[in-house]
Amino acid sequence: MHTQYSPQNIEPVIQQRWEDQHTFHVDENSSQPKYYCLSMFPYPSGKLHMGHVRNYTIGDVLARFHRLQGFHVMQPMGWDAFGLPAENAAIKHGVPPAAWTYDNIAHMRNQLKRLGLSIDWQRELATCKPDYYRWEQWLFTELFKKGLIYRKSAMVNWDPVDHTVLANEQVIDGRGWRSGALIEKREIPMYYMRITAYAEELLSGLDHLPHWPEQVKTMQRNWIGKSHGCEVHFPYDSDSIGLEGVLKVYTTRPDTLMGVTYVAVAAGHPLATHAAQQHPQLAEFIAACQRGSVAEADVATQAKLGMDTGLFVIHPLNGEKLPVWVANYVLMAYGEGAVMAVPAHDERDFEFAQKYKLCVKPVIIPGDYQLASESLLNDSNALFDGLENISRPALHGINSNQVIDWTHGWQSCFAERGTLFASGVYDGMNFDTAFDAISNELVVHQLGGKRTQFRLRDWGISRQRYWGCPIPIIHCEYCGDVLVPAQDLPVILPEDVVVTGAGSPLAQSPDFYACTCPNCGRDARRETDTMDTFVESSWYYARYASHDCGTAMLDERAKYWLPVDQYIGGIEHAILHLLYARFFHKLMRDQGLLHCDEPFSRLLTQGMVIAPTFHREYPDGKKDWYSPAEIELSNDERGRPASAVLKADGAPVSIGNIEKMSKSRNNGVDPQTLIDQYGADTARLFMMFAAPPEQSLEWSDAGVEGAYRFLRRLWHFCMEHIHAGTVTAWSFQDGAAHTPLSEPLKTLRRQLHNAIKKIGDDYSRRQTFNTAIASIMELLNSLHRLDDHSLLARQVVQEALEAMLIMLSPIAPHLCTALWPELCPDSSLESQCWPIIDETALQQDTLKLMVQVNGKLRGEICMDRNAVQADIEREALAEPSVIKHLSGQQPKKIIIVPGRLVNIVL
RNA sequence: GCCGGGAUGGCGGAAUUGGUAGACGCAGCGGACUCAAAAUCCGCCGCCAGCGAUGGUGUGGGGGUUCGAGUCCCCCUCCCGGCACCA
Repeated sequence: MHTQYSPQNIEPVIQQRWEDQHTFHVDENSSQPKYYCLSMFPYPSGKLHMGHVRNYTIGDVLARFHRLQGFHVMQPMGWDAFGLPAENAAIKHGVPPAAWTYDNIAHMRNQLKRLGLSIDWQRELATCKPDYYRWEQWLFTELFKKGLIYRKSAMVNWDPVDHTVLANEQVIDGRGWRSGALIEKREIPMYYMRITAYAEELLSGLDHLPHWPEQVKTMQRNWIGKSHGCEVHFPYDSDSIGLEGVLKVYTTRPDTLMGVTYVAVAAGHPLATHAAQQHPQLAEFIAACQRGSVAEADVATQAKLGMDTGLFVIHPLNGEKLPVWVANYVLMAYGEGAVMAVPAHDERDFEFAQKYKLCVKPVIIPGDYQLASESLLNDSNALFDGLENISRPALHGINSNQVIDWTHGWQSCFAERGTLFASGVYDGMNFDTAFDAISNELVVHQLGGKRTQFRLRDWGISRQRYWGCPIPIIHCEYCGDVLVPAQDLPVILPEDVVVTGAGSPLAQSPDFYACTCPNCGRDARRETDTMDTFVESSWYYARYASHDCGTAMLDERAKYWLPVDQYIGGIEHAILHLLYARFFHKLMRDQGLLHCDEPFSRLLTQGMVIAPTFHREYPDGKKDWYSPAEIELSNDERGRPASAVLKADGAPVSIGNIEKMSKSRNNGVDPQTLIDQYGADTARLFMMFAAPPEQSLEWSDAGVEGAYRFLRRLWHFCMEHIHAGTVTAWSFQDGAAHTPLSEPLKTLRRQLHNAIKKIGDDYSRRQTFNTAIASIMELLNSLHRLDDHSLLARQVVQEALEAMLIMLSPIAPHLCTALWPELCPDSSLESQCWPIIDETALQQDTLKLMVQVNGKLRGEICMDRNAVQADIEREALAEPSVIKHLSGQQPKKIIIVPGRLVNIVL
């Protein structure tokens, strides 16, 4: 064995042995409890980036730790192989998406293997292969039969120059990323999955996931957005509208109904379309609203604009005529596409009313306020006509002297629940009473009533793209939408196409779309849309269990392995991917394929690895993004990046935000250099040491030397110990007969067994690997300081080194595997289990207590473990620095925190 | 805009249940070894004042609760993620 630590020599040998001996292959026959450890599979973008290294190292650490704990561990890997970047690469470099994807997979698989992950590679899958996606198509047909998939139209980003639908990501400042054309919203037909049918279960299921991060559950709850409110119908004013009917709105604040001063509808609302027929200016405004991207973030941040339709509706309770406005902040996709506006009690409505001089009518007195005087109560019954006239009513704080009214701009308390006034028979009611009374009254008039609403919308899965799973539908002029029969599946995606970026290649390939109707046999047209790639990633975790099953989507093995015991992936997937996967799990369960209700028992959401971005912007709005590797940075005097130039041409580039490493921003850092230079163990150790897994991490390779130095120090210390001759570890389980240990050896053993306890907790409950590593480093520092070469001391060192190698092996498996047989001849690390804690080694006879005076640290005392309160107080008061700070005063109180500190209060 | 997070020395981070702020590591400084350098080993290292003993101050900013706050509460600033067609 080498005296020098040489990862380049040992790592490939050990990896080859794992591969030859199928060390990590698992089946379903084991007496040990199963542990399914899964990391989110990667998109094969071309190269691994640091986010991948972090994700897969965390997964591997947990997998290896659980093997040491006696679990039967399955850790698979695969490829989320469909998606937009393959088409982008095809447009840019002329390579077919399939070839590009398979090349990337081959390269990234090698990179993953070089990291030494304990993966069962026989289960590898790629979602772009027909033997994977055929089952997705099969499930689609089953769900379609059940009515869980249906067709309706949806708004998309339309590029009028390239005649193509763009992803939100491809719309930059309202323009197409390639053409630079102004983007329009356009309505096209799509297939939808009825996720709302499972909204209630997806919500309540979160309460049964105790090992999911609270923040993820909160985000999903808010996303599903269950709310209790009222549907309110505003009858049409037939004089202005010329039609009979009602305008439906949904509100969570029926208590403010008497404060409604106008209603606002989305630009796509039928009433808006109706009004625009007589109103060219309005038609122009609606057209303007149709420009720009469909992304909610864009819609919600644009300036609030609106226009009066000239139409009126009737207030359902007091009969007043209310103007109908078209507003760009009302979303057609949410609720009824129309809102009742209560400017006095809703911030957005208030802002809109201010801008367009609409009435503000306060009807709620917030909890901490009362009306400033009785007389104002009567005056306030009038509608305030525009902002100038809303000086009343004024509110007076109950617990403060603050007087506020609506002329001073928006106050957040206006949106709070409170007591109704200026609301006729409802005056004086609180929120709950008013809610019931008003909704009952609406029911009586058949103009609405209580309703529970979800924010969650059905999932549109059609994509007008090539590189995805074909939707198994045939459109027949006579039979309508016909499912592709099971025996004709899979509908295979042709791999030899030319991608231009203008329109879908499938819609231009008669070889693909020309077919006959399975029902009537006449000529028909195959659906050319493909599925959202989130569909593939919603069920891959289950397919790993039945990876080679050719007769069904899943088999009995899935029931053995599922649910996934530990799922690890980026926090950016907190909502969409994790919600869709939970949804699919329930769909597969209801199809009889699975027994459990949730796919992932425990979830670790890894923080993102972020890095600076560099780009150049062109006059037409297009941007080129450059990799950090192509950039030369110069720093200012404080060491912050000041300017950047492209190495290739020496000309400046703009420094952008620090963002998650991604293909689209081109700011990923390739870990290959790190692995080539220092080895996989150092790369893994450094990644785990840099920060706890859940925290986001700005990439920097400063400190990687330190990780390497530690492994080398450990190697050398072991080698020196081994060369001095073989000893057996000091074992507390041998029973009595031990020579008593010296104080330094006792201290060392106390530190060791405290560390075993702490590191076990760090790996399992806390999942903080940085602190586990720090503890092992501290142990090595202590071993270095130990100046005792007696046999007894060498036995204690042997005990410590064995435990340290086992405890470090999940993080640096190659080094530990290589050293183990040297340290313990005729034995292998693979057959070891987690070290056992010697409780007697943890005992301490004396304890150090910190002494504070008025909460400030003034000294410390050493006390016997069993010291009583009076002894501690006496000892603390006798401390010289305490006497000094008491300066003769009598303490008022002495607080003792057992085993920690004494606080003397003056 | 809405939802969810985050902010601690020059840097990454630690402090697990309200109880010694800065573990562990990086960088830096000083020393040993060396012809020299690298590597290695030993020591110092929040900021201010002081020769020192020591004292003051300090966890993004402002307020509060408490004997005691990085940790709990209220307000604010900046940064990161998500917002349904990036994955």
